[in-house]
Amino acid sequence: EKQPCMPTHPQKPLIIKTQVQFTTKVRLLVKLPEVDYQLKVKTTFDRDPPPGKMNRQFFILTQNTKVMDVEESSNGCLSVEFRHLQLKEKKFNGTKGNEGPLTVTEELHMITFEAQFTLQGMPIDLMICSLPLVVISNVSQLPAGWASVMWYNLLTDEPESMLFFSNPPRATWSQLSEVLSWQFSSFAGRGLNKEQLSMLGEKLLGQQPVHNDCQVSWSKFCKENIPGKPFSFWIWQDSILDLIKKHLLPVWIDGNIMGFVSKETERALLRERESGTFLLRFSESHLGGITFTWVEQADNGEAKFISVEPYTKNRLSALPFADIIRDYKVIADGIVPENPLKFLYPDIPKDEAFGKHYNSQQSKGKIHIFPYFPMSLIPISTLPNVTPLQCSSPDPPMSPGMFHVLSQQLSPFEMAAVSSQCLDRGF
Amino acid sequence: EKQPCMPTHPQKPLIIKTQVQFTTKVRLLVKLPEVDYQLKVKTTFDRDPPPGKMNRQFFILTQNTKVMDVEESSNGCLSVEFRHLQLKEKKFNGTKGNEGPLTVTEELHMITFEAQFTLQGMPIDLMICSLPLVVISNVSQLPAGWASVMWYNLLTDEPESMLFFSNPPRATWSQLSEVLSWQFSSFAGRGLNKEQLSMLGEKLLGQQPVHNDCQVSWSKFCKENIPGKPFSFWIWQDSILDLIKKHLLPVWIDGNIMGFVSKETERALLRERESGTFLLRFSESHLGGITFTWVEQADNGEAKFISVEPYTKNRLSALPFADIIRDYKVIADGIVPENPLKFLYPDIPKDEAFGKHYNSQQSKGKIHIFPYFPMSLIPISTLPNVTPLQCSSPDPPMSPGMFHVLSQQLSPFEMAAVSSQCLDRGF
DNA sequence: ACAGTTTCCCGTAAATGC
DNA sequence: TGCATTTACGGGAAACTG
Repeated sequence: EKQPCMPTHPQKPLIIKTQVQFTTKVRLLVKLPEVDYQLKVKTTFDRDPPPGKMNRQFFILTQNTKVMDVEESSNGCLSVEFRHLQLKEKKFNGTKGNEGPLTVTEELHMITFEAQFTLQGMPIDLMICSLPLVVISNVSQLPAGWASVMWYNLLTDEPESMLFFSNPPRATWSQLSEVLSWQFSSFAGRGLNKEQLSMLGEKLLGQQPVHNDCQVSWSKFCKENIPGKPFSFWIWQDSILDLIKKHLLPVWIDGNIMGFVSKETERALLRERESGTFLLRFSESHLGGITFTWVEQADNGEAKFISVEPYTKNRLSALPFADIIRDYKVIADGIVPENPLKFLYPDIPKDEAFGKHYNSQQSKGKIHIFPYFPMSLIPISTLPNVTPLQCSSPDPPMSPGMFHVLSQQLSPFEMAAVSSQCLDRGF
Repeated sequence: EKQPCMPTHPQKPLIIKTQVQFTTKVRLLVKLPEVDYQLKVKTTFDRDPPPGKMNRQFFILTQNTKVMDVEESSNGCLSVEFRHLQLKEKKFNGTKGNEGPLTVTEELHMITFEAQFTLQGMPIDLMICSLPLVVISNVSQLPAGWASVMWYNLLTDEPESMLFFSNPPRATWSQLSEVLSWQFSSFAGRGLNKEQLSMLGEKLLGQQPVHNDCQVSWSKFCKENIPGKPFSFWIWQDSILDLIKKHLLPVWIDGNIMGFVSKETERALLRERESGTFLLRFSESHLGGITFTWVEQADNGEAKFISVEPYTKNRLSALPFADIIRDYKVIADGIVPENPLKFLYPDIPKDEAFGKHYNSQQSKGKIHIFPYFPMSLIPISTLPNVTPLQCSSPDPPMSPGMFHVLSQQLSPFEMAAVSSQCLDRGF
């Protein structure tokens, strides 16, 4: 019914947006014997900016010192949580010698925690820093920022410089495909299967055969546009993940969206299938679009493949995708409208695949809210006549594997879960 | 195509939202002979709070003094414009003795401008204040705030107390109907005609005959809910104005929306009309809804009146209203879908009335964005069988009059146009 | 508990900086 | 001038607060 602004920006740790509050937490892992006095922790942002390149620098606007307290949930160790922190940029009147083509989302920042105490008369300084953070000023920068966080954590074992992206290492396709699948599994409840990943690999690496040890550069992954398109590979796939999260979640989780499949493969798959067999594919030409393609076997043995103009989030918020599939009709002028979608590839009856996600609407329930006629929207294609394309060879689908979360093992000390919501850190 | 967040909150002067910048301007109407030195103006918010009741108080966060300058556009008089002003609430640790049931949108505030200069050795103080202002913290308070501004300016001749709404005067229906029409004329390009106003009058005053000198209380106008409804009269009509501004503007301006018409009158009008005659009516039960009702003359001489479930902004942003009228179909099960809308009351062929607002879409233009089928949405009602209602007696429509802007004459000195955008004031 | 009010913050648009 | 980045702020929802 209504779907204006769904919950966005879920757990994307290590990205902080200016003007938006964030939270951070430090835990003292070592138990200090005789600390009955107040242990004060100070939080500093960009305490030790990297030498050379002069990036943006931020500071914490709000109160940045607090006393540690015994943590209840855990086994009584000390911890402190800073809430409602906010960042503001330090303004330099001097030259902002921004050499190097680092974008703001490639800039790495850091939070430093400091504390002092006296042990047996000896003053001891504690200090620890967070994993590198990315600071953005608008959610439009979130995808790029998240790519940086992932690339860093994927490819760093030892603490790297804040200048990581001055010369970022390459990733192997093996590493990358795991991350890509993990993304979908983690944010949309279902990862990517071999076929989907292989399509993505070809898209990223070009026509060359895709091996696990193919190298992918940071630039190719996230900075360069896909040839002939006005967006990069990462932005493209992220727009799709977003579309899934907002409009396709249950259908995606059911595994009924093949999605990442080239037009060639699509045709090869549908070629020999019964008329009305269709599959769902993400648009490669526009951000965040999904279309369906069905096959019609003509009497002369030739197969026609027909795709509908991709649905974007605007369209899908007017009408849920499952309902579109249920109600879709083609009106070839004068002829009685008909729904050409019959079987989800390979041969699952449409209602069996999507039935449970149909919205009640029309033919069910509240038919008679007297005195009004109910109203619903029907997706149709009106057309005078159409031309088809052709085919190649088939290929079966496969179930996706489960992938484990990556980011956890990459930090020294205890894991730093940082986000606009929470940054958690242990000494 | 896309219609996510249209330009909202247009010129509603005298309402200031916290956290949002506003602008104010003062002009020195008197020409000072020998003022070649800097004439500094200071702006203060809530400088002299009313005694007694302890309301919220605000202050100007940003710089509040500025030097007057010769105005270019005007004939060289001095003026100064404060931009990027922002309000913050003064917090009192003491008791906020909020006696009296004044809501925040009934609280009146004021900006004071002060300047000093020396004329022939004599120090002279200038001071002037703005018209009363309403301070809100969220756009959701804008309609209520705007009602206050209008009520005040409608009913005040001499500078009234800031406590105006402690005991607000009544308005006559004559005054009120003029304001209501002015609203529509000013924000939606077309005012209200006699019939529309008379329906509104009945709604506001109950069944009693509506005369120009009927009295309407502030409470009835804006605070009490309409009997049986969870919203007040003002909120209801404002939701409709908003719907028009965002989704019905051209159709409204053309005068093809009767809109404010009771169900009884509606039926009386349609009773004797040809089958397929319809009119457009705003929902009285839900905020911001519009429906169409058409008549079907049965063979036995009985008229059926059928209304569609009201369209709200969510629906209308999926499909423009004119297209809904063009494409609307009823599918009474099994029967070939048909558009029951033929003539706009009294007898204007549908396409003649709405044709120029049809969206190109489907049957025109970009039919073949190969390789995709174009897609569009069709509004339909699916139903098994329906029951009609009945009728009373006819009543012709009438063209709306032009109404002049109210707010201009109400201030002493030069008009104070205040808004989140601009507050303009003369000494 | 609850209603009136404010704060939070995404997402689009506009403004700004370089 | 164009692109990168930030700011502005409407609108929905959550948080606050008496």
